[in-house]
Amino acid sequence: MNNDLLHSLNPAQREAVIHYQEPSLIIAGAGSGKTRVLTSRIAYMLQEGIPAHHILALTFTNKAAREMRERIDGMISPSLGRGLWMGTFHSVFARILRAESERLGFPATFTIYDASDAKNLVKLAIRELELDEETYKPNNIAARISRAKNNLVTPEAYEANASLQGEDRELRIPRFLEIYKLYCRRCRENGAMDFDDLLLMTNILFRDHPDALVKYQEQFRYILVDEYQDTNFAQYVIVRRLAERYGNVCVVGDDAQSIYSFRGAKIENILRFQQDFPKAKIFKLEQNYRSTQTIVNAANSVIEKNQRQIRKKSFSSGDEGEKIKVMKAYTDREESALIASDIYATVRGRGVPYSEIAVLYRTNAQSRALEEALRTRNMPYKIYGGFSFYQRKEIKDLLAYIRLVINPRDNEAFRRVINTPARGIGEVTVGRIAAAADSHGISLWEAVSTLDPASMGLAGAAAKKVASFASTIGEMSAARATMEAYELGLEIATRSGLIGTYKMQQTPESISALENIEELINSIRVFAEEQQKLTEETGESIQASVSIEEWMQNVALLTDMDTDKPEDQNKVTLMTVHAAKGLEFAYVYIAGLEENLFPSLMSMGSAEGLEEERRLFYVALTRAKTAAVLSFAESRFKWGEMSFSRPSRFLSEIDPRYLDIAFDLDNPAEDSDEEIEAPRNPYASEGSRTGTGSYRNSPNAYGGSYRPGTTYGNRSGGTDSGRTYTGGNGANGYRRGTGNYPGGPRSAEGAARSGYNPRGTSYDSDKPRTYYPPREAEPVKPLRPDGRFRPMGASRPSTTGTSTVSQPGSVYGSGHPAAGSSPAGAGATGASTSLSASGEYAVGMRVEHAKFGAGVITAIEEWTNDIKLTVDFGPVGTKVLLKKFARLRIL
DNA sequence: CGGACGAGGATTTTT
DNA sequence: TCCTCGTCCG
Repeated sequence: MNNDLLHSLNPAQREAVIHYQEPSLIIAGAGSGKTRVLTSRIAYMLQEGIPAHHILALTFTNKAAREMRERIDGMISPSLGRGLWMGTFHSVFARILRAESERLGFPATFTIYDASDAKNLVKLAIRELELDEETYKPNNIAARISRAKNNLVTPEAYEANASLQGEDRELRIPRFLEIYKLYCRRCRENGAMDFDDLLLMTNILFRDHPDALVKYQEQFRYILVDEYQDTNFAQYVIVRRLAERYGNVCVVGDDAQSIYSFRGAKIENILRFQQDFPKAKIFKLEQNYRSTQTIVNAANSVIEKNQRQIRKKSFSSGDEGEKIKVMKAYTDREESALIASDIYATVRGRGVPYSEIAVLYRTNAQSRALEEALRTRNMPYKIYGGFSFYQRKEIKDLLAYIRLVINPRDNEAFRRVINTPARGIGEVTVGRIAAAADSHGISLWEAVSTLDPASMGLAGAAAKKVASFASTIGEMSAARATMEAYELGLEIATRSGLIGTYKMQQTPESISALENIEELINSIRVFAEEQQKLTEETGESIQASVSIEEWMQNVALLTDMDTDKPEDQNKVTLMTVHAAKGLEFAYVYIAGLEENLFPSLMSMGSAEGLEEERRLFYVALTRAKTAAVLSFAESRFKWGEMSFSRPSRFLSEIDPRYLDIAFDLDNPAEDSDEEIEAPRNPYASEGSRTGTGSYRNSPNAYGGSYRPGTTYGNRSGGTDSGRTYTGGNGANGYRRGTGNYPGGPRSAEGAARSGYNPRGTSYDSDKPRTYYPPREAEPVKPLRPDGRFRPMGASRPSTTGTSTVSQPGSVYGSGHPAAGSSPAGAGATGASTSLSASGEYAVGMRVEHAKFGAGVITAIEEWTNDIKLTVDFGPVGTKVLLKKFARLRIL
């Protein structure tokens, strides 16, 4: 048995498995058998007699956790693995927090707020403080709060930190701290934690309750962390603290695949692991078992361009494989058509199952065109991400009811459902309830269930409706004790009126909503059955039934990645590159390889941002086992307008030896199979075309900071950056797609099911979806027609990269080993530009542009890392420019 | 109070 | 283009 385990491993892998008694850093290149090593190591430990309950394995997705568990179960006798703690950071620590909630002043039934709940609460806080939502943009504020929490900066720590507050003043959001405080207070009152709290509160628990820390240190004597390169500061500190006692921590990761800095992940965590654990053994897994040599070498040739990395030589001893095909299209729709045709050819010609094919893209918005193309060809597909099951209105509504029943303090849930479906309880009434609740210091629910209606100023119809609502919720809450989870869920869906309302409507949307509700309720039953089975197997406590609370806890941390439906077996997978991390497919298509899309415009302000995009591309490419196909479109619809772009620099960065390409990347339009040089967008010829590829000749053109006034390659005018071309001739100048598409496989399983499929939608071909006809591009609308200057909120020059959020005043104060050394602002998310930097321009100012000549600024708006200027150049037209690139001269 | 309608904003990536 | 928010009227 033991032998079997180690036998199938290569020497490097074997070493990494057997040294489980020492802190270990496993650098695992893409496809190097990382999961295999991790699971083998755990299985090996179990076989060596380490009790399962002493092992904690942390992953980033539920899916990864589940897969690892399955694999471990396949390696050893299942009884050995009983009691093993394996899950995502969030789910594991949510579980611990439930057990310890009282110490932190939260109910054990605390609600977990997702990103949109959090944003709503932020918005409420801003309104309550009577702040301007233009200045204090809920999204920015929420991002800043999230950042603070990820860096363990509580409101108190924030208050004690002068530099952070100085930053706020610079960002023109001086009252940020008040919002942060109020937000946290509301969370607490509501008995709720957001995603970031799960990590922050865990840290607070360990900081303030040494006995709790010791308890878990004793429990988790062996800690394994997957995807360590994507841990953020809060996660890092948790791991460190827990590992302090026994020092048996094993982290696995690949710095080349660090792609979550926007979420606070610190690539430094992995880069400095050796300093944190000086006794650590380092194992490098460099042999790629997944991909062909061509793919591995191509990926290496790109990632080499990055400065910051742990050097390692990833190699494949597999087949050389075929070259990477690059496809060019004129529009996004044509690109999708090409991909669909190519997939069809692959499936037909090589007998590849759909399930071995994935189409990856940078942004969710790109999925539409692809879906369309696949659907019209009757090709089965599933799509992950984007609009997930749990974000649908009907689901959020029903979940809010359940939340309220479980946790009556949850005011957000209360507000959401009190008048959903409409039952004639309006804003005024809710306002009165809120006022009464406030003055009594109780929750909204307590107010309606205990206070006298008249005392709240309610009378007549309103009072009656409120009373009826209150009694409904009350009854369901009481039913919790006696009713089975599934029954209760159904009861809630019914008595809330949600089912009835949708049933009455009989529209396609309402039918789909009903199906979704049904799906959700069914998932309670499924969950209950699974749990039942689990308890029977493990022989733990025999529970009569599974409570709806347990299900709810589980559901709050689920994403649509987390379930594979059986009917999704043989389908093409559509997902973002981020979502594809850790997966592999025989054939991988990467769509939208265009400048400003991949790499994303948002990332390009800084060298770090660009390097992260490059890692992202590396991740995308290394998902492929047999072959990869890359594509780009010269124009695509963005915000309902046609915009033009040139091929991604990543295409040129691939060593051309590995490419199968039928045209010149520097001049994609001039390729030979084009009979007629179609009339194109007039600007394209000066911007996209002459400028194309010039960055290759000017080493300093990117990677550094862009400063206005600096010579910047010969991309004069920065025409490629963020400008939406006006006018043009829309689609009519373009040769439409090639036209000869295969009819598409008839049967497949496309037509089988109808409607929405939670966690991974799959639409059927007969379901109509929007079709975008080619159309004339319209002139760009000025961003601010009124020309009003918008005060800057958050948006900092990411080139500076000095965020102080992570620095001082962490919950551990300066005494904690990690606090002082916390890496400074690798994150490019959130934060901001100071007004002074942007204040040089004003509406009405006359400016000169190198290419367009003289113009007048008609609008100024902040943009994530920059300032968006709308300039009227008179005869040349109105342009939208990014300040960073525009290099305007003030006249 | 609630539905209908129109204007304006939005898009990186997610546990 | 799509979605959300605000306004207006029944």
